[in-house]
Amino acid sequence: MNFKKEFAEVLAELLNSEKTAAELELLIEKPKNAAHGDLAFPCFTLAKIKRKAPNLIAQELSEQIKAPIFEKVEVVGGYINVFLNKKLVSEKIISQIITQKGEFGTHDFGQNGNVTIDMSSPNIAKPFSMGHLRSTVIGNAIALIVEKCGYQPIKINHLGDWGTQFGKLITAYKLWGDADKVRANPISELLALYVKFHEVAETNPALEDDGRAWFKKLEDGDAEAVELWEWFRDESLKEFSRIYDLLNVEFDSLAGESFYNDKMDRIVDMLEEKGLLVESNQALVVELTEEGLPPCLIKKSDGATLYATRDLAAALYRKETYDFVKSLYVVGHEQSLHFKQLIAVLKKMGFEWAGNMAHIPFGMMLTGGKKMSTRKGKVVLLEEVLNESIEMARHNIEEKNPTLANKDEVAKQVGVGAVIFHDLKNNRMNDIEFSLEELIRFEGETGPYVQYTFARACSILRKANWQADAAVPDYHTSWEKEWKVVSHLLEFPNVIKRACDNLDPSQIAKYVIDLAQVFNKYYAEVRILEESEEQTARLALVYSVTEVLKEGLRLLGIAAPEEM
RNA sequence: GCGGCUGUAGCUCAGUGGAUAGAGUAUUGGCCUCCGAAGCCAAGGGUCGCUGGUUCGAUCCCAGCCAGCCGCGCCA
Repeated sequence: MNFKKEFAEVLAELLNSEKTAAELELLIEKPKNAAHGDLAFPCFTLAKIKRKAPNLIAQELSEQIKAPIFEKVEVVGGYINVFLNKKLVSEKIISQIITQKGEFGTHDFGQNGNVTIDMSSPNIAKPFSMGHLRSTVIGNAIALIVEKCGYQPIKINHLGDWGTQFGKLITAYKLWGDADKVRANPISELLALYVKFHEVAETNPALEDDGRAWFKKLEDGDAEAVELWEWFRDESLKEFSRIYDLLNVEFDSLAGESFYNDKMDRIVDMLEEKGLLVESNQALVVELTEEGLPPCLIKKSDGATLYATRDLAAALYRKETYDFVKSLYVVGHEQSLHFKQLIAVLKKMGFEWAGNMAHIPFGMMLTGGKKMSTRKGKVVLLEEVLNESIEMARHNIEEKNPTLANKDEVAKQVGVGAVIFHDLKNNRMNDIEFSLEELIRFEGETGPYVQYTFARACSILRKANWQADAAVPDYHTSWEKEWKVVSHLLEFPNVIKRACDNLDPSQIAKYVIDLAQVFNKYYAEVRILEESEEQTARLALVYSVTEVLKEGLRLLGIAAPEEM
């Protein structure tokens, strides 16, 4: 149901061969001001070709436009504004939603291609901070959106479970650690050790060397190092899974950095064979001067591997294992250079598929205008924030709906929904200043506002005993009041496509807010449960809104409780 | 220094070359005898960072400046 296309085809016919329907379709726009109509065609570009004033062209064309789908055609200052036949279009779209339900807005252009999504990737032995929330929820939403468009998402939690930081941690543990304390309170105890390491290293740089040495031992399979590492990893995973449960995020793979420990030699050998490896200050690098990039470090002077080495191995492994059509990395924008280098090195190796890899960057979570730093212990724990938000939701429920049956479950859905929505609603690239007050706001452009709108609509359907399989109702009057809601419903499939093309969940978040807003205005204006000849049709509209809101929220990874 | 991102209402942000630049929030004032007030209505609030360029038309594209943040070899 693409009215833009239909309009373009009508115009193309009238214009003979001056412009194709496809060209015209790109020119057609949706007026910002609804009073101007549902679709508009600016005639300015035709003025040159036809050597005529735009408003004259508009006038001439408009008189010839005739199609049952258009209710009215107007000319205003060089624009042809068309108004869709509200009754006809409403009937079509609502019956489509009633039939398709959650499938409404689904696309198949992904053709089942695998899309790997590198996301979340918290560091083992460190607390799950607010900083890691972004990658987790953006990645999860992107997975849901590409799936909706016919791709096969593969969510990979590229756990930060390898690297020099573990050497540092082992050093700190050996110096100051207490096994009982760590057992009792693993993450906070390990974090304290990590912070202390960096404090002491400030004045005693030799400690850094000890850290690097312990990591080298770990990579070489030293029994003591490996035992400690495994212990730290297990404890961390236990904590993380609690948070993923809260967020309702699951992974298809937990292959973290350590997983590639035995797969890096191969990539280093390949680089060697292709003559790309160069020695530089005792380290091994790939020069990227032709690409205008600084060299990519492959091996440290002590022979140990680096982030880039592991990511190269991971990229190759993912291509061989999943044969992806796209490989996405949902990682903060401060790592842009790393991914440029990664892709450049793979291309240099002759892997054309590196062109299908993309870094999906996002802005930072800041405190006091600065990046949060784990090293200095300045972190805000995600779990605490989530619990705070759930607590607030719970408080609101007690106040507004004390008889609600499953308060705990709903409080969790609303509290977590607020946090996720807050993270997804704006352009990814914006930095976010951490503010607990902002995060647990439930009014205005927030997740709970959308959830509330959904719950209210559900309440109407319950009271009316509406059945989704009821016969398609008659539409009597002209549906002027309903039209804004209907025209928003119409947009849903386009919004999903755009969100997928741009890998941008905020498109859906904004859409769902807009739909909730127009519905709430309608709700305030029209008493749906009042007896009227339109009642069945109006209920069908309410039902359509609930289906689209629910599906929109689902695509963001947010639950839609029917009561709250 | 080089590269990237950001700059729109007091604050947080939409705005994918088109008509009078929009929301939320905050402030002020309205709306629950009637479908859920986590809601709705109304008011005030703007040199779209600056300067050029491309275009019939620029907040949007291009260039140059300015400001903030991020990154640029042995962390990830």
